[in-house]
Amino acid sequence: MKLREQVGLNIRNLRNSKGMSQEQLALAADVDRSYISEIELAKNSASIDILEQIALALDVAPKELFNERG
Amino acid sequence: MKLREQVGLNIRNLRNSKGMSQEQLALAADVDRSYISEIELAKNSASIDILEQIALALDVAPKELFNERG
DNA sequence: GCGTTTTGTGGAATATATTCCGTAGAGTGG
DNA sequence: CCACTCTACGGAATATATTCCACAAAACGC
Repeated sequence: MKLREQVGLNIRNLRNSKGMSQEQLALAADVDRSYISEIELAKNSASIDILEQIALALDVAPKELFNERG
Repeated sequence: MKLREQVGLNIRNLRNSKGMSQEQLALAADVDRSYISEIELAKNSASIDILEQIALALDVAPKELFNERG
């Protein structure tokens, strides 16, 4: 499994576990709503800066986005 | 400290601890040598795919690149 | 000091990320 | 059924990453 797929799953799981919609996460992380969808589906290779913003919005340490077999 | 700065430091430390030059890492990770330099110096915001390749070349789990206060 | 290796940095070209806006489909509750 | 929320997806525009090549500066051993 590619890393970006794992990261996408982790973001989706964390977001759902916090009861947030993609739009709420997008707002909190200051990234585009449709782009959150693409990241979760691993349709692109997001950058460190974007991942940092998402981790902050999800209130988790950035490294948690990279947990394997999540 | 910005996440990309922490990642840059971690990559540099891991690379040095394995006695690799930037060029050796660049070859092993299949990314441009000068780009390795820029990543270590946090001059850009590298993508997941690139970081995955670098982690693989350094023989560490990707999440180790995101350890804080490294 | 000299040669070698390593690293930082530059510009230019290309690829890709990221935004923005709009639309369609699925699911939910009234 | 209707209104609403959520998500996937489209194209176009812009920003940025990534490559490639070349050069200069620093570090290192001899």
